[in-house]
Amino acid sequence: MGNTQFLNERSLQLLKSLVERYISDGQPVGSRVLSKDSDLNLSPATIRNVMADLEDLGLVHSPHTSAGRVPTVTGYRLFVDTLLTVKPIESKDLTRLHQGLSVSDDSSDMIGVASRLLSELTQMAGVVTLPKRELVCLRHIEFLSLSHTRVLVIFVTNEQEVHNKIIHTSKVFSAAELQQAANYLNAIYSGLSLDAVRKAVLKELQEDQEQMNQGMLDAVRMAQLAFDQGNDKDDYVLTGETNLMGFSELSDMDRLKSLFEAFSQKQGVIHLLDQCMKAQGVQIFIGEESGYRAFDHCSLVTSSYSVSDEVVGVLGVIGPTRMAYEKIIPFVDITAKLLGAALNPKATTPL
Amino acid sequence: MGNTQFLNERSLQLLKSLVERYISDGQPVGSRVLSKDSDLNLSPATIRNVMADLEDLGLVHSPHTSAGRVPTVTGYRLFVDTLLTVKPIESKDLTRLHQGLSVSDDSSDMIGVASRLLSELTQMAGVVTLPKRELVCLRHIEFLSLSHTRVLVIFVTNEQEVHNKIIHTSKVFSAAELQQAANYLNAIYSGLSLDAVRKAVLKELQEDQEQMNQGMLDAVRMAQLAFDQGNDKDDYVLTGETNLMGFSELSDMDRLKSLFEAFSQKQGVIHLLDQCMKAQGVQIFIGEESGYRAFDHCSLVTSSYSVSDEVVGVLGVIGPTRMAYEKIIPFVDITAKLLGAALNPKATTPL
DNA sequence: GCTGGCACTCGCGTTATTGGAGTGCTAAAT
DNA sequence: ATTTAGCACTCCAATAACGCGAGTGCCAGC
Repeated sequence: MGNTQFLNERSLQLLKSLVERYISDGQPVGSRVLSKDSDLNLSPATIRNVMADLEDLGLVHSPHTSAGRVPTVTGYRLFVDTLLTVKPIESKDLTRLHQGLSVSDDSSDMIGVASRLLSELTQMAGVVTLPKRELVCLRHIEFLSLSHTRVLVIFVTNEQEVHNKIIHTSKVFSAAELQQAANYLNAIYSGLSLDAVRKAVLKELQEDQEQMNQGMLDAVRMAQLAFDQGNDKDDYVLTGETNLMGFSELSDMDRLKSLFEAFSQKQGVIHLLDQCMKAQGVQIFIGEESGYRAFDHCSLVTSSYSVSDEVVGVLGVIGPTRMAYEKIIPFVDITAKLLGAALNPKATTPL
Repeated sequence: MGNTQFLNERSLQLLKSLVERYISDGQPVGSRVLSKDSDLNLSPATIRNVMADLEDLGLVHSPHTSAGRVPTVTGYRLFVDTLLTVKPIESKDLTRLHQGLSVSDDSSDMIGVASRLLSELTQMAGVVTLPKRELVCLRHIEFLSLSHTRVLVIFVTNEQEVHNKIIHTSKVFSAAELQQAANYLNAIYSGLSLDAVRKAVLKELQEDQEQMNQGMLDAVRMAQLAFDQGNDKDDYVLTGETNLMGFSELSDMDRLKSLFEAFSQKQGVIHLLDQCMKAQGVQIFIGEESGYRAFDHCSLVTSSYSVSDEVVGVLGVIGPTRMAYEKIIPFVDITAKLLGAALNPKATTPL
């Protein structure tokens, strides 16, 4: 594994051709095809020499002596980082995206639609995280008594999503009391992000208790229960998993099984996607880079999406390492932007 | 394919042994093993004669000349219908079920828990349909204005589940008007099943219009939109799909793929499960019996579950045709009963 | 430094070969 | 009439042998 700086233009050119060829064919590419493929006029023998160098640098790898070369993870990395020429998104795909992600009533539908579009148009798996709860604004809160001390909390957020949770209060409240509490909370917290509400509630309970009357105190205590930390179960919508079953790199049942298990455990995937949220724009994990065994033979192309300039979630495509990065990358990028735009709560008058 | 009535006791006994053996071993069973397995003391040669008869009747089948016999779908059917001796559920499984399905706050959690228990304890896939909306009682309805004529409808049902939908009204309502409408609807419809509400709403609009004031009319019209037919998207929770990837009968990638595609399309599965809801108690589809190609090599053991003596949903286990029916059947049965009991809305005082 | 040539390696698909498991049939035994 | 033992036969599955084609590495010459 030497320093890739030492590589001359020609070697890079050849690496690029090799990766492109391997991506389209799926078979180890030999010196002969590479000689015809690249427009530099070089004999197979010369190419073999270059290949030996690339192999020393750990950029390509031979499955066995008499096979062609296959890019390694590092090879792919170099390719996507510096060699890749992105292809503009196909216009029919673009129109599909536009018509699919036109602004609609229901924002939770939208997440599903986005995921389905990602998987359909790429023929791989599409994934979209639900907008991060903490970053989303509270629009309205409501309490409903169920029985005894069990109270159903319903709150609506910015993106017109409805969440609900059952809490146990310390005393029995009447419908009127609950109404009053909700009114109070709506008046002071509406418009703040859930995270901000959580902080404000804590502050009130610690500092401002003496200046509050009993009704206010009850209200804030209920809010505390409702916006409890454990509340925000991160989640995502994954579609088109079955598309992955066609790829030869996942034809091994054990691999496939662990991948699908990872999907249904959600834990690991969520963690991985969370990492992508920190970075603006498109982010790529190639093969083992993700650090999750189940993803060893997969790549993940993601982009965060934002609502009113605030990153709220991540979306992306999962496929075999051998995927058409030059098409997928711009595609994911644009889908993220369109989803963000579609989720933007325009023309929503205050309640 | 003759008449199975002609079968004598001994043949049935042998068929039973054969099925049991095949279920536990997974390999075609020959005359020799069957001779030792069954306690009737018969030589392999005799057994071979019987097998030839069973084959003529279409109950067993030979993969090729020099292999043992394997039960056909009809063979399995006869087995589960008349030969099978159910094994009592294991006590450790029973306790797991009890602790998992103890009455909890959140009934939508419960569905997930039930599904997970089914898949974990059977090592196959578990499926539970959400309680049928129409059969569930309305507890409370609430309107929230979003913008212009867009109104968010929130309603709580019997099982303490919260549903929501955005409707477009014909005119702009103030918060007070919405509150009033909700109060009116709660007063007259609360406690009725959603189906009954839908019918009542229609009736009111057709017959009793003249005796209603404008506010009442508005309320009922909104209710109509809210409980619109298209509203109830049936759905189910499926878990443990990955367990299915271990079975040899599903090691074929194409089969597996179409099965998983059926799972994610949901359509077919829903239809299949709906059929099971009509029948009380345990119902079984073996292999092609289901009529869905994707399920050709699977069996489905289901049972409907009821809340307060009313069938509201279905739950079951999906696995290879070669499954331990004698254990799965009582297991599914009991799980359905426990889920029904856990969902029973006891001690819920009216709102 | 590039190229042509050549020997070498390796994997893959085809074909033979063998062993074992299990059947169907027939003739004898019960 | 039913059951059983014996035997020839069939077929699969595993193994080995073989040839082919693709591709490499290296060397010598340009």
